[in-house]
Amino acid sequence: MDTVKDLLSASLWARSLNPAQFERVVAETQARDFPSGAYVCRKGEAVEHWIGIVDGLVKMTSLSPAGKTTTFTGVTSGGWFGEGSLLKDKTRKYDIEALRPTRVALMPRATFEWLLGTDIGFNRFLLMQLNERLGQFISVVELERLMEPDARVAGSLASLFNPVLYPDQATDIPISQEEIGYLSGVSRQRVNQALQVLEKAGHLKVDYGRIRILDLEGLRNFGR
DNA sequence: TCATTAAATTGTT
DNA sequence: AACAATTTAATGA
Repeated sequence: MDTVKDLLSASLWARSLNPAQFERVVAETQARDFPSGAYVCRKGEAVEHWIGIVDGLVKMTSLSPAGKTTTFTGVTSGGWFGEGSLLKDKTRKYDIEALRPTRVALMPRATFEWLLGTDIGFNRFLLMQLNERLGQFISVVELERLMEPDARVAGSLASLFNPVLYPDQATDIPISQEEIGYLSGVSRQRVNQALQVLEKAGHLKVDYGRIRILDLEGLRNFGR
């Protein structure tokens, strides 16, 4: 995907809009590019946009007062985030950092609230997305408390390819093993071992700085 | 287009 | 955490 229009075309909620509504959203939503390593937004900032990933990969992180960083989840192409802060807190609760060059779409609060107030399809989409996220986080807790490292890595990768949250995601993501470690809460060395196991099992292919998914269901169910 | 070099990533201990 | 090996991207001939 290259443009905001591409992202909207791939987004389920935008398909139920009539042409005039669609054009209004396109006109009011702006694209912005971030280099790898840049912060798309910071914790504590006022939330003025709902944000979609046109192309790229970001992670949600939080920095503790003691200076430790933890990664909650990654968001890939086709995904939208920030509706929680937009609806509730009005300030960003997490840092969002680009893991590689990333183009985002910024939908102003006013546009978001207009859709929320007028379009049933949009509301249905938000319900579905919130529900899917809840399932994702429940899965994270389960993986973290019950599963051994191979399964945690498998589960974390599978969540990056969630077809409901990230409809445009290809079978292929450029991501280093170090970042997979942050996402799954496992050391880089252990990620390396896990990836070799998963590759032998035929669930994925390991390339330099890149993971290709061969069997998403296999990954999702690994270790269960 | 090819060779060189620096930087990033990987595999292993 | 440290190390060597490998791959990529950038640079310039």
